[in-house]
Amino acid sequence: MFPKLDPLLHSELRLAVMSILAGVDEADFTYLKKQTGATSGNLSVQIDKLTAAGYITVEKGFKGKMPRTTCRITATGQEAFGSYVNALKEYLSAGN
Amino acid sequence: MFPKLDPLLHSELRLAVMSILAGVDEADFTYLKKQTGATSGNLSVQIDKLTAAGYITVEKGFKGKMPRTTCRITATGQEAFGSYVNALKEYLSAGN
DNA sequence: AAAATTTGGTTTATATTGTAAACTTGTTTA
DNA sequence: TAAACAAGTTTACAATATAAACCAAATTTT
Repeated sequence: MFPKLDPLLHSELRLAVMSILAGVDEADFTYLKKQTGATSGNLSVQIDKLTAAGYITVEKGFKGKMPRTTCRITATGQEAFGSYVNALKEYLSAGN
Repeated sequence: MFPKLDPLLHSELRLAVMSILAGVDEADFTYLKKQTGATSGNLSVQIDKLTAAGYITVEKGFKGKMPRTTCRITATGQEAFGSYVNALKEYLSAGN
């Protein structure tokens, strides 16, 4: 009745990051930071976890002379996000 | 852009419990346990937290000679659940 | 041209949470 | 009456989330 929720996605910040990345081609660290309102540290850690899971990829480069970290969602990530959304719906549709 | 998710509800088991209670008049411990598949210990702890938050009420009585714990959602709980659902939608509607 | 500030992060430490395992109290069954 | 079961609770531990401290390079200020 209640499907298991992917613990990697069932986290406020990681979910927000995935939600953003699911809708755009790519997004860099500072953009994600602004949109989510997260601290750098927290964001850094959560990006690592999503990367380790293969849900996103991270590319480090430079924009002019400043470092720049660009994130993209992977096909695996898109799929996991989709499944998570579907699973959640089971929880939210109480009594209807 | 991304609203804060009520941490009390953003928990797999507590969300399942609230989801059940939102749809019925009342439910007892063993019913909740069966429906969620949770262990007794975990369920007991999470029910305490929901109770402490005023999201549900617990009534202890007997069914014949066996103890019986009945749970109900409160108005506060209904409202919190509704807000949580709305907040989550902001996260899930990525890119659309 | 030093010194201070900002940018773009990472690492580390701590507080909070979730969960399982062990325990309790009483009941039914063999 | 001893063993097994029901309905929980308590406790202890492992995993998580988050903030705080830190770092290096670039930029701005004095």
